[in-house]
Amino acid sequence: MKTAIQPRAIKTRDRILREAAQMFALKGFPDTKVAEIIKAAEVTSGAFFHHFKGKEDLGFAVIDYHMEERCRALDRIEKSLPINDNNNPLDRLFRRLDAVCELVVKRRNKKGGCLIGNLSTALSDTHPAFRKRLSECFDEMASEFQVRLDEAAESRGLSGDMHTSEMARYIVSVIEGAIMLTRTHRDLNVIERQVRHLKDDLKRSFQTAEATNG
Amino acid sequence: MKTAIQPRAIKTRDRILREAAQMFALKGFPDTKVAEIIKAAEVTSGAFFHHFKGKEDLGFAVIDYHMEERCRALDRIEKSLPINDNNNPLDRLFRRLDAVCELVVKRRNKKGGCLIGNLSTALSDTHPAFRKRLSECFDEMASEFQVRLDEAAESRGLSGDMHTSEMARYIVSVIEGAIMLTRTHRDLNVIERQVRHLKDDLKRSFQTAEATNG
DNA sequence: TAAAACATACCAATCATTCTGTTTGTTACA
DNA sequence: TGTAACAAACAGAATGATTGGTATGTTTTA
Repeated sequence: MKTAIQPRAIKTRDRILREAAQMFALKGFPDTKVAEIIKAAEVTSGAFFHHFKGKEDLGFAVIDYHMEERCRALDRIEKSLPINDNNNPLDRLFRRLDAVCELVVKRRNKKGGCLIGNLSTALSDTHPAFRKRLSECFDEMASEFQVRLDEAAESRGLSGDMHTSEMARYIVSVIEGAIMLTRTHRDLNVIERQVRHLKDDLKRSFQTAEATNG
Repeated sequence: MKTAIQPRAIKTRDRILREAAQMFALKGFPDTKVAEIIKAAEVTSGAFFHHFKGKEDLGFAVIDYHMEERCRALDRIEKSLPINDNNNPLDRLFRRLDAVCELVVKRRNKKGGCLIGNLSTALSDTHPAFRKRLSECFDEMASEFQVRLDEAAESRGLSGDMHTSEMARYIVSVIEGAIMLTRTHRDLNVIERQVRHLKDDLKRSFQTAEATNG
C-alpha cells in the first residue's frame, strides 16, 4: 500500500522544478512569471496547478529540490578533485571550497547566481516562512564546512579554540558575496580569487591558533 | 539664464527617491510597485511620471541618490568613531568597517538590506545597463577600502606586496554576504561577528606580509 | 473504475504607463 | 513694476497588457 508516485507525474513535476530553479537563479523569484515556467517546462497551466498550489508553494518545492541537487553535485565534484596535500588537515575543507567554486563557475554558463541567495535577498524581510526556510538552508551550507573545520581543528588538537561554527558562517558569507560580485562584474576570476583569499585566511587562522596554543 | 530648479520640484522628486530607495532596500526592485512608491511619497502618478520616465529611470536615479547618501552617512559616522589604536595602521580601515557595520545595524530598524546588493542579485544577469552601473557601485565601495589599505601598507613599507585592490573587493564581498545572512537569520550579531572576523583576517594578512618581508 | 494527471478556456486583479487637463512659477518686455 | 506668454509641476481618471489562479472537462494509469 505504498504511495507509489507515478513515473509520468515525476517527469512533469521534475521538469517544472528544474526549469523554475534555473529561472529563479537567473531572474529571481518575483521576476519569474509562472507562465514562463510553464512554457519552459513545456507543460500546461492545468498540469502546473495540479502539482503545485501556486507560485509560493512552488518556491518552497524548488528550494528542497535545489538543496538536494546541490548536495549531490557538490559531493560528486569533491570526490573527483585530487588530494593536494594529505598532511594539511584543511585539505578536505579546501576541496569542498574548490567544489563550490567549480559548481558556481560551471553554472555561470547559463548565467544566474545562487538560488538561495536570490530568494534570500528578495524575500527575507517580507516573507517570514521563506525567511525561516532559507535560514535553515544557510545553516545547512555552513554545517558542511563546519564538520570539515572541526575535523581539521581536532587533528591539530585545537578543538574548542576555533569557533568553527562562526567560521563556517563566515565562509558562507564570503561565497554568497563572491557570487554576487562575480555576476555583477561579469568576471569569473572574482570568485576564484576570493576563494583563494579565503583559503589563505583560514590557513593563517589555524597557524595563529597553533602558535598561541603551542 | 541659469536653469534654476524649483524648490517645490526638488521636494517632490526627493520624496520619491527617498521612499523608493527604502522600498527597494526592503523588497527589492521587481516587488516594489510604482503605485506603492507613489502612495508612500504622497504624490500623484502625474507627478511621478513628470519626474521620471518610468520605473527603470527611477531605478538609476535611486542608485545615484543612494550612493551619495551612503557616502555622506558613512563619512559622518566614521568621524564620530573614537580612534582605538593610533599605532595600528589598519585603524582607519577598521573605523570604516565599523562605520559600515553601524550603518547596517541602524538601517535594520526599518528592515531591508543593501540597496545595491538587492538590485545586483535581481538585475545583474538580465539587465546589462543596470549591471554596468552596479558594477561601478561595487568598485566605488571597494575603492573606499583600498585607499585605507594602501595607506596601511605604505606605512609598513609593504607597498606593492599587499594586493590591496583584491583585498578591497574581498571586503565588499564579505559585507554583502554578511548583510544577506544577517537579514535571513534575523540576527544583528551575524554582521558584527563577521566584521570582527574580517578584521582579524586583515590583521593577520599584514602580520604575515611583514614577517615575510622583514 | 476510481483517482491521479493533464488540457483548455477563462477570469479578476494588478500594474506600469498615458492622456488630458489644471495649477504654479519664471521670464521677457512695456 | 505689472502683465502677457510660456514652461514646468502637478492632478487624476483611463487603458491595455500581464499575471496568478480557477473552472471544467478529458485522458491516462494503477
